[in-house]
Formats: sequence, structure tokens, C-alpha cells
Amino acid sequence: MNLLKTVTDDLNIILEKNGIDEVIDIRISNLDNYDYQINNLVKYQNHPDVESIKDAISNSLTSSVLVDVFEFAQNLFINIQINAESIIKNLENAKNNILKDNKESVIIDYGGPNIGKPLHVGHLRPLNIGRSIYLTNKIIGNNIKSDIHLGDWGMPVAQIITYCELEGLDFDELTIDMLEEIYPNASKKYNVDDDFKRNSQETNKKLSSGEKEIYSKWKKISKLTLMSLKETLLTLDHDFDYWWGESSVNDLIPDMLQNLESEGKIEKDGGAFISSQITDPRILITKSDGSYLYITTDLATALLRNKEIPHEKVLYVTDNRQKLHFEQLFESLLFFNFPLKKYAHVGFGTINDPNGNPLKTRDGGNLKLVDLYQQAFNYVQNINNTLSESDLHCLTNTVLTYSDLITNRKTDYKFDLEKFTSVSGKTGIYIQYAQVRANKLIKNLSENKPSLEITPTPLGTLDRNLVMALANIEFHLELSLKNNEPHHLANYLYDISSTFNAFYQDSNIKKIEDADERNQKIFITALFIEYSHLVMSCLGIKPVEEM
RNA sequence: GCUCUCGUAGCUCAAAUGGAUAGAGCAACAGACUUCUAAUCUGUAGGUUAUAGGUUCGAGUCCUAUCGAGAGCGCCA
Repeated sequence: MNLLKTVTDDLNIILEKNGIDEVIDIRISNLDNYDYQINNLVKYQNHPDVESIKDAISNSLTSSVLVDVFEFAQNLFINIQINAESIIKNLENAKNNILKDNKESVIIDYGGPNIGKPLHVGHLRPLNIGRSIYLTNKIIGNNIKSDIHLGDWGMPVAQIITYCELEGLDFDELTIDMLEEIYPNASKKYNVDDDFKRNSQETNKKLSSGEKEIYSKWKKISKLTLMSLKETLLTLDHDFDYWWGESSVNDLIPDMLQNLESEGKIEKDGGAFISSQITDPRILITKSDGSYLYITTDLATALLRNKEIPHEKVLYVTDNRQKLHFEQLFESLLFFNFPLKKYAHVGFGTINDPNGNPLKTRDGGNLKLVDLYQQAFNYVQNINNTLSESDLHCLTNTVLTYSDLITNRKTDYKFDLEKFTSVSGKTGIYIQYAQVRANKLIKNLSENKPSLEITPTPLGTLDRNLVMALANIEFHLELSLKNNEPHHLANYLYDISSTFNAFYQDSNIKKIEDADERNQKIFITALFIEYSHLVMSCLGIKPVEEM
């Protein structure tokens, strides 16, 4: 906690001197009169030196310029009220204060679109959550790389190719619209037509072994999909450092399997490879016909990444239902003695309709992301149809992002555009409006640019609330990062926005005659804008100029 | 059948990963606009945290049981 570092550092020394092996854990207080609380001492109520520890802490807190008032409450909770006036200037250093000391190199694997299938509503959460975790890591100084993890290989693609061949389609004249129609048809046919199934499996084998003709057909389909995919992702403001997919690791798999077998890590089981590790259930590594599974490519992907991208940690953003797969993957990576990394499955729930069923189109199909975007766009346009196309675009993405990140990723949530585009409440529109009116205020008073040399004057209650709310950014960032949970930051953004609105409503800055008081308020407003934009940039939201 | 999630205000969700008096938003009700954009703000009301036990200074959070909902259980990803 860099903002309060001078306070906690001194207290840590006191703990250490008294043989207490703990680091001061300062938290936001939920009491009315106090800003922070420290609970470390509660379990040391019967410590023989408790009185002298209290004295030392008292002395330290008394001498700190950042602390106004403190108390030892019952059970030795320590309550602290901050001197908000003295903290204002330190808030300017937000971008430095939030930088982490020990930086990590991280890979985040999210998105996972498939060839032949357009992005649909099921991709919304991984994209939003993945991007937010990516951006947040970047902003606090971690070296993070994103990999989209394309589903561009294996049975689904083989089905498409086989289907096109059967229909006598010219691969050079395929369009993305055709492809989107072909995939479901091929998939259906695979399940009912045994000949087609055999042919597809044959195609899949040829593809895996790199047979030239099939490979070139795959290449054409892959190129087509990628072009359309990038277009949609551009609309939704997503980008990736690596566009790797299952196809990127195909060549690594035969050697990988051979090595694992000779090391006794995997064994044959009715034609298939299973892990030799005794687990319940056993972990299937390949199919009995030798073709590859989800886990086969994920293992090989780990090999490729170890070779190409320096990293200590890998995050996989997929829905909750894949939990078992990742448990098996992580266990296998360990059992197979792959280089030791930190792995985490960042799971999330489904997006449901108002009745609690997974969100679909009216006829039960997959709702395309571009269609969802258009729906949201129309809603936003209805609020204000005088806005420019680019502002409407930006607000639409705000709505689709903010409403997705405001709830805990682990739970399912109900998708309700009417609610998400509401101008009041915890919505993307509300948080944009707060920073727009703050910006407008500064702009209108441009002759009074916020000065770095403000003379601190006593803060009113609402001013103080805003200052202290801004001061809390580090807590929410830390929580978000530790748990890979963007919703802490999304809620925090609402928190500072509504606190600002109350401050704004109350202040009437233009009419304030006292220059110091006015400058201070403008300064706080400028701080709010900076913090709001900082948090937005962690969430993947861009501020609009006007609304 | 086995395993894993989850159950918090009328509704949608938080709750610092064991801390003090469980908080927000929506909806409801009562107020505030010759404004710095009211796309806002202020206030009121709303709870035996599914139920019953247990662990300890302290439980929405951990353990056990019961009820209810959802998901996953090698050859899809």
C-alpha cells in the first residue's frame, strides 16, 4: 500500500521488534468516523508485552502527519482517521503508487473462438474478463502477454472441409457467411451420417499429418475466419499479442507423446494414451484412434509457450464447466515434469436471459456478438440520438463491458439491456456521465487550470469523502489482481463516480469566490477524472468526450 | 450413483477470502432544478445470510447434516 507506506512501515518495525511475525494489514473501515482499520493486534490481546506494543503504536501514529485521529477499540482493533488535506497531493502519484515492486511475467489465455463459427454471446465474458485482467496487470507493471487460443484444428475443421468437398464447393470462393452456415450443417451431419463421419475422420488424420491438399484447404478457411474475426474484435475493441491456436502446436505433439511414453508418464489403454498418474477418473491424453484432445493441445501449447514466451504464470479464462479439464491439465503438467509455473483457471458463469436460461436468439440459436452489439447500440442511441457515431460506439462498448464486469465472474448473471443502459444505477452510462460532467467543468473553467501548488484548505464532508474514496484505489486493485476478479474495480468505479456526483452537486464551484477553496475543488475534480480514467483503462473502457 | 459450485432485502448483486453494527443498485415512498448538463442529488423503508448443529475471542465466510438449484463425470472444446 504505497500511499500509506510511511504509516505501515513504522508499524511493521514495531511488530517485528516484538517477535510478531506478521505484516500490517490495513483495510478500509466500515465505521462512519474512521477511514481504515488494522486488525493484526486482535489475536495478541494476551501477548505479555501488549501494553508496550500499544504504546509504541500510539507514538508512531501520533507522529504521523497522515493520521488525524486513532483509537484502540475493544479487542484491539485499531481505527484510524486520515488527515485528508495532507493526502491530497500524494494522490497525484496514482500511476506510480499502483506500480508493483516485484513484477511478474504472465500469459493470459482467453477468447478461444473457433473456425467457421462467428463470435457469439458465449465469447463476451472471456473477452471482457480476459481483457480487464490483461490491462490491469499491465497497468501495475507486470509483463503480460495475451494469447487468443484459436480453436482452429481437429475434428470441427475436418468436418467443414469434408462437407465442402462433398458439396463440391470451391475453396477459393468461400465467404464467411457460407462458412457460418456450413459449420452447423457439417456438425449435424457428422452425428447422423456414418459415411460422412468416417470421411471426416479420414480428413482429420490427413490434416494432422500435414497432407498438402487438405492443409491448403485448411489454410484458406483459417484465413477467411481470421479476417472476419479480427473485424468483430476491432468493433469490440479487443486485440491480442499472440494469435496462436491448436494448429500452432500440431507439429510438437508426436514428439511430446513419444517422450512422455518413453519416460513412462503415459501408457496405452485400448489404443488411447492415458496418463500413468493414478487419478480418479484417469486422465485421457489422446483418443483411441490416435487423434488429439483438448488436453493434448493444451499440453503442447505449454511446451510452445515455455520455448517462446518467458513467463512464470499462466491464466486460463474459460467458463466454470471446464474446471475438471484444467485440474487435469495442471496435475498433468506437474506429473510430466514440465517446467514449473503458476497456473490458474479463471472460471466464469453463463450469461442468462431474464428467465435464467442461457441467452439465445428467439429461435434458440447462438446469439452473434455483432447482433448483440447492434442491439445495445440501438438502446444507447435511443437515450441520445444527437451523439456522434464514435461516441455511440464507445458507449455501446461501455455498456457491454461494464455490465459484464460489475458482477462476480464466478456467478451466472441475467442479461437485461434495459437495465444495463439505464442512466441511473450501477451502469456504464452512469460512470461515463460522471467523468463527462467533470471534464466539462474543468473545460469551462479553463482559465483556472488546476494548479500543482494548491494551498490546502479544510475539506468539507463531501470533498473529504471523494478524496478518501480516491485514496482507496490501491485496495481495489490489489483485490482484483489477487483474485483475477475485475468486479472489485467495476464497483469501485461506481463508488468514486457517485461520490463525485454528490460532491459536484453540492459544490457549485463556479460561484465559489475564495480562490484557494475553488482551486482545491478544481484540483480534486481533476484527480477524479484521472482516477476514473485509470480504473476505466483497467476495465477496458474508453471515456467518451460528450454525451 | 460420484464429484464440484451455489442459496444474502420484493428484484439484481456486493461483502477485503475469519473481523466490529451484512452493504450497493433497481423498484417503492418523501423531498431538491430561473443549474457547473437534474443523464443528478438528499432522505425513508426493506435482513433470524435456506434450515439445524459445531469449531473460537469473533462465522454470510470454516466443519457436519438436511432441504433446494445448477454444473461436470475419459475418446467435444
